[in-house]
Amino acid sequence: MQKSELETKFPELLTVKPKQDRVGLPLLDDAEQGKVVTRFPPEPNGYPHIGHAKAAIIDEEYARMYGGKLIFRFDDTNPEKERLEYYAAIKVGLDWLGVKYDHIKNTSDDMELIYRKAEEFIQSGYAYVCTCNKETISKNRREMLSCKCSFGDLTQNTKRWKDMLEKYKPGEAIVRFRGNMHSENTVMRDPTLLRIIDESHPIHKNKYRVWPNYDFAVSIEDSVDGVTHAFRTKEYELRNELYYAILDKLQMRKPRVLEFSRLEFDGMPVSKRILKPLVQEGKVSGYDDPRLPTLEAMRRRGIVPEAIRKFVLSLSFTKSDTLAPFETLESFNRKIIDPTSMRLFIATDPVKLIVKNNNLTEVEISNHPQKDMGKRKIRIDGSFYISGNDAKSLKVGDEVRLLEIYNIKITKIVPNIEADITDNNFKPEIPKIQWVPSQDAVKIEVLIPKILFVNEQFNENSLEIKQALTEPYYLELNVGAEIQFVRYGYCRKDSANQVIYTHK
RNA sequence: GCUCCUGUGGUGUAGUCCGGCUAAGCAUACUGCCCUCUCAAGGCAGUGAUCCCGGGUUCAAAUCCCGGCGGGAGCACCA
Repeated sequence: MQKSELETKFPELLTVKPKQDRVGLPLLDDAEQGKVVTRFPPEPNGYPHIGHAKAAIIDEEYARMYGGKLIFRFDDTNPEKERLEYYAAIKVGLDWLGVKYDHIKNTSDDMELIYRKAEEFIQSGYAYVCTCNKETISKNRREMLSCKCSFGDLTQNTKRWKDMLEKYKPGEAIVRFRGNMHSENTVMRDPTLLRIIDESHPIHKNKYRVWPNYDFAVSIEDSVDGVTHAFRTKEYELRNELYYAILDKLQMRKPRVLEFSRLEFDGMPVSKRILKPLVQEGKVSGYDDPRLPTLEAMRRRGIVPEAIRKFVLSLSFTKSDTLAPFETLESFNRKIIDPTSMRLFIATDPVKLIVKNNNLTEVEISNHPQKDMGKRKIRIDGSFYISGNDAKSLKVGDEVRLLEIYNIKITKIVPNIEADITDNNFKPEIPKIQWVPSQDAVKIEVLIPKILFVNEQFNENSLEIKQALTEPYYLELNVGAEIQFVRYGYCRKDSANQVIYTHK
């Protein structure tokens, strides 16, 4: 009412610029069409998972949105953790996701550059070589104390740097950023820039033994790679100050750094610390076990890349902590695979059903209710299997329809379920159940992935295996085919006698 | 403990920077109807949010200010 009063008296006060509904990710600051460069910088230290997918998709979407470029860069500066197979696995995962990058590189290929920058840092006095032991350093950082090394002069630092490259053993010396030991931000209390690692690098073997740490490598790489907008997860937020400080001292161009929340599903941890033991102890079958949030596992399970992309974008670009809803992913996936999933009948926990007066020998059924995916013929002899679940609810006298064939009336439940055909007319009101012909039934197992962890505890029942029978047509399908078992759910054919339950 | 981030229906988000158009849009979940020889997909409708709480500023606040509270993260020679 106050508003209406305003409208009549001072309409000019109410003219606001139009708010438009935004489509896709939020706009970026300082983003020029055609000039945006983003980067996806995984460390090749494990198999790619949903978290990688989120990062890569966001990186790519922004590059696309602004007609810019995406750089795919392996941040491989810790030979202790990296392995060749992980480089490959991550690349495979990215390709599967359909993320297209404009350039691929390894941070480790820029070691000469990184060394030059390190020397520049030392020469200009912005960094020093510290030979204190780990405990002292950590104690000093906590107590805001500088150590003796930080007062060392240029000659000392130059000499020590040389010794790091040649003599010192791992742990004996590190290059530290001259930050501020009194900073509220603990990251700034003279953080490590480079350290010695003697381990052989998967690509460069023993060529280098002084390796940059994350902050040093990333800031330099992002800058020289021409990255304009660098996205990383929230836990790096406190490192922004360091990132900018490094580039500042080096007088290098500064990208914009933005953070987003990590993506993890409830009860589906992504961390190597948790996953590795599961694989080693055989609690899961491998990194492609369908219960896992790895890309390989999702692929096996029947989740398609387009669904992951839609899902990730539906989460938007935010810093708020989210417990991602797996059911939303499933819903996107279902809509995508439904039009191409062939329909088949399945009987889980099968129970026999005899139709006494069967008069058919064969029936032809469409492979899909809407799309033309052809038809299949099924031989019939009056002996069927139906799913245990359906069997349980049957009583003598019940009338049900065996889908696509005829209506039957139950005449006997024990010892076997028996029935008579009543008629052939489709009756909307009676229950309709699927069946499998017993003479040609194909035995399969259905792997049903459930939540892996319940309250931080490994769920011993996280994988249910159901025995089932299906139609012979199953045998003609390729491994990898997505099937919708009518009235049961979507499954992906994983092998000749095994399917994985995708979702309902 | 210190520092930083975050808080919109069951869930995920839009809107928050630049206060009014919308007492809150979309998706998902749920319910019902239509379609359908599936409990799928598709169509339609509905349920569901005092926008964490308490103050303040203002004609007007989810949006601005102050103070609480809840949740998360960082405090490595890992990224």
